[in-house]
Amino acid sequence: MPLQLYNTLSGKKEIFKPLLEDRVRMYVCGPTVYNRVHIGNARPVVVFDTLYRLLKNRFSDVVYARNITDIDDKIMKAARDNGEEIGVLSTRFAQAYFEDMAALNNLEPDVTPYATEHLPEMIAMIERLVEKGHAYAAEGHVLFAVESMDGYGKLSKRSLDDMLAGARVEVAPYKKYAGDFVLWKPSKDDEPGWDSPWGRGRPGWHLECSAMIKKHLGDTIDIHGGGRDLTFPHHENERAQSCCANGVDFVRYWMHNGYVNIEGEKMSKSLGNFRMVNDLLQQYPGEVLRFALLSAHYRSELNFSADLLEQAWRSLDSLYGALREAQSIKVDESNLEGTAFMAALEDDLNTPVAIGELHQMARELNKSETAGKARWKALLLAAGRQLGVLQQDPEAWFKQARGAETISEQEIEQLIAERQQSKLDKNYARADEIREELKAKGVVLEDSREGTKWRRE
RNA sequence: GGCUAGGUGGCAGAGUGGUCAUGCAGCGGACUGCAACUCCGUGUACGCCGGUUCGAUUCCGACCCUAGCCUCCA
Repeated sequence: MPLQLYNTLSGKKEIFKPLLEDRVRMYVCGPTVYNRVHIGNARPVVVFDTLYRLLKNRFSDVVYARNITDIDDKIMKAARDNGEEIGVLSTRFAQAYFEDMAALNNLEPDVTPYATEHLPEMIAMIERLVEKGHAYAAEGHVLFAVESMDGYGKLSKRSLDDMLAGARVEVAPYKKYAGDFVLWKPSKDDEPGWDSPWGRGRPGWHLECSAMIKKHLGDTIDIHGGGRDLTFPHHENERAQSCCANGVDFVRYWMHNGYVNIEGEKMSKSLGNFRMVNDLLQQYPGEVLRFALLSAHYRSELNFSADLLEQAWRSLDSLYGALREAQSIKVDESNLEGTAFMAALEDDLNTPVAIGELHQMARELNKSETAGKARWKALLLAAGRQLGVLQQDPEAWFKQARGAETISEQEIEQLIAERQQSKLDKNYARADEIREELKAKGVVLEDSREGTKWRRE
């Protein structure tokens, strides 16, 4: 099956074919590191991590880059509010970001470029744009002249007229045209800045991605991803800068994920309705958060709720349950080629259908005899790896604490031993009492031929 | 105001011109000392109104509603 991806630029699914055979270059917009990230920030990371896993499976040379924006007015403000050095603050939150993303089972990208380490490249790109007549300097700023580019607005599917008709923002006096955007802006003495041909200043937001993509991945890349809200202005402007500076096609497949909503509304820092990944991790395993994020198609909105997380947790329990029953079965590497599971992922990363297939595999695993079990277990594990889930030891999965732990593993084992003896003595009243006692403490017992298993719930 | 996406059963969430999504929850059954796990079976659905069609949740048109973007944003 060929891999198909929905391209925001064309507005339809297309068969994915890299620019060069067997070689894929992918870039995803990373965070601005001025506070902890929320679950909405985590969605593109999980989505494109899943795509990265799929690409690595099919192509031998894949390079995935995800940046860290470590210079920005919001960072400057946060540092000022804290009375802290900008570099100290951004390093701290970058580190926190790496930890949160690792907790969600995301692989590390191949390249993690930092904006502040690419000032020469950004300045060079601005110079190139000025030379070619796509940018102009005015009052210490350098602006991109959007009218100089044919097809500006094509990615976000809007015309300059439409945008300006509905504009809600005052136009800065130094702009020649209301839609022009900043490539470089001057810094005051107490603000961070770099020397440039236009005086001491700092780069506009969109520039870093253009410059870092060019340096690390080349003039034309295969995939550029991010949240839907980045389509305009960020990606439209990146595209304008790169196409005009480099004179070649910039991105072959643009991909954008939908929002994470809270009670039907977009989760955002300005609405104050966000859920921090780190806070959620105190209550739920990272794998549950990841599974919940993958339970909707990446282009749809995802309504985030306690109920969604509970359902994700139960689903994982059921899948891990099948693996636990098959724990003694030895398996080899399995090839997922040609399975319905792969077909789902190859169809524009249809993870909800892929998860459905996971359940089918688990059912087959539960039902089959020993010979068949090895095959289904191998498939289920391979499919789980593809999605970044189901790689833990099943026993450990069921014994992990869920919320506040009220009884230790040792105490549980002791009571199970006592109950075993009661059963042998035909003292079923005491056996049931122990079952109830443990249940009250969130521990469920499961008797089987191999003895009594337990899990927390 | 301009532009863009959507509206599927109790909940989550795919998909399709005509028998099945799937999961959670519910109900019935098998298994069990009792349970749990597992397995089998099962109900409720496609915003509204027209049109095309032998047949529309699916295609077309109008309407209603929701969300998002319009230079902070994943």
